[in-house]
Amino acid sequence: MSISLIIVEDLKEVRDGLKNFIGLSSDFKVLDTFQTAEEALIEIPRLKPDIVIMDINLPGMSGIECIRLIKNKTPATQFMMFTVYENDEKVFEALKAGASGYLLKSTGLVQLIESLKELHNGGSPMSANIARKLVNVFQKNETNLPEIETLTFRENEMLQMLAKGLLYKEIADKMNISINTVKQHIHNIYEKLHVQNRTEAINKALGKK
Amino acid sequence: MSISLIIVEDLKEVRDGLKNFIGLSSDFKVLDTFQTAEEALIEIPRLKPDIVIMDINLPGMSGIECIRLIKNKTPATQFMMFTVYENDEKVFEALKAGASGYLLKSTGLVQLIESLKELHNGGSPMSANIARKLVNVFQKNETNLPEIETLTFRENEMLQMLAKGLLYKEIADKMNISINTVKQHIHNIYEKLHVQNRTEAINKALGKK
DNA sequence: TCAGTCCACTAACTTTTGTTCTATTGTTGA
DNA sequence: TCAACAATAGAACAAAAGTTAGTGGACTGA
Repeated sequence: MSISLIIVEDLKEVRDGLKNFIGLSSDFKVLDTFQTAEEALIEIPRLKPDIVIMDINLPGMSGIECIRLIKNKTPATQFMMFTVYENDEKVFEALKAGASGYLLKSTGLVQLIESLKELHNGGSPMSANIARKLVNVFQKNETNLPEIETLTFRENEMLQMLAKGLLYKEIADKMNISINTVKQHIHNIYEKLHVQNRTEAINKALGKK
Repeated sequence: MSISLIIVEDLKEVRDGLKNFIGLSSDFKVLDTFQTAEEALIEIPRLKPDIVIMDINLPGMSGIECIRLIKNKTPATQFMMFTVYENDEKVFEALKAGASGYLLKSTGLVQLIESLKELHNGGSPMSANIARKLVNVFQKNETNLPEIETLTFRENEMLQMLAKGLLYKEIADKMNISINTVKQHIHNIYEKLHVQNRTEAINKALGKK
C-alpha cells in the first residue's frame, strides 16, 4: 500500500518539482496539489491523505493556520512542514499547530523521500538545526537556581503541592501536620526564593522564562 | 581534522564493537573508552573530546548523572545518548542534563556514523520515536480548552497579571479600576474555568499537564 | 559537652483573597 | 427595543494566605 500525499505550495516550480520527483517512487501517490491554504482547507478533510507537505508562506492564510484549523478533522493525517523559515517562532508555532515533521527547503530530494517515510512510520524527521532548537528548549527549561537547592526535603514536598493549587488545609491533611506548620514551611520557601507569594514561588521554582 | 570521541559503555562487546567500527572511518578518532561513569567523570574534562557516546544504564552512577556533572566543565563537548531506554522519563531527563542527541541501540552502525557527524555539525540526531516524543510535548502544551475562549478581553488581561503573581491592589492600580472590579472579573474567570483559586486558574489556562 | 545551627513543628495574629448581592452604564444582535 | 453581555463598582463577610514569635530534637564543630 503506497503512502498518499498532498502538497500545499504556492510556487509552481517547487510544487511541480516535488510532485514529479515524489511521483517517481512507487511508495508514494500524490493525490493532489494546492496553491493556497484556503483550497487545502476544503480538500484535505475530503481526501484524507496520509501526509500533507505544507509550505508556511502562502498567499492569504498561512500553512500553520491551515494545519491548526484542520488538524482535528483529520487526525490520521501527518503534516510535514517544508519551508525556508528556521526562526524559533515559526518552528514552535508549526509544531504546536500540529505538524509532526519540519524540513527546510534546502533539504535534498532524496533526504525528503526518506523523511516522508520516517514520518509515516511514526517518527518526526527534522532538519539538523530544527532538532537542536527543540533540544535547547528542554535544556533552557532546566531549573538551575542555586536557591532551589537549599530547599529542604519537606519544603520541596510543599512546593509540589502548592503548585497543584492545593489549599494549606489539604496539604496539612495529606502530610498529617498542622496547618500552621504548613504556613511556616511555605514562609521559609518564600524567603529562600526571595518571593512574596505562592504564584511567584511557583513561577520561580518551575522554571518559567 | 577528525572528530575526537569517547565511549562510555559497560558491556565489553558493545564497547569494542563501537570502537572498532567507528575507528574504521578516517573522520573519527576514538580517544578512549570507559566502563563506568566514575572513570569518565575524571577523564572527559581532561581529554576534552568533541563527542561522548554515553550509555545510560551503567554500574554505579548513571550516564545521565555523569553528563549533568561534567556538562559545564566541558561546554564544547557534545553528548550522544546511546541506550535501550525509550521511555519518556529517561529521554527528557537526558536532554535536560545536557545531551544533544539520543539514539536507541537498535540504530544501525552506518546510521550511527551519520548521526555523529550530524551532532558535530550542530544538529540533534534522534531515533524516530524519540523525536516524536519531543514534538508531542509541544503539541500537548498547546492550550486548547474551549472555556478559555469564552474569556473576555478584560478577563484575559487579568489572567496574565494574575499569573505573574500581582496582588489585586496592584492589578487595580495598573488598570486604573477599583479593587472590587478586579475581584469581580477574577471571580468570573474562576467560574468560566471551573476552578476555585488563583493557582488552579493559572495551571488550567497556561496548559500545565 | 556545649554553643550554634538546621529542621520540623505550632499558636496567635494580620492581610489578602474570594464570595455574594446589588446596581449603573454602554454595546450588540435578534 | 429588548435581552444579553461586558465592564464597572460598593459593601459586608468568610475563608485562605501570609507574618511573627517561639519550642524541641538532632547534628556538628570546637
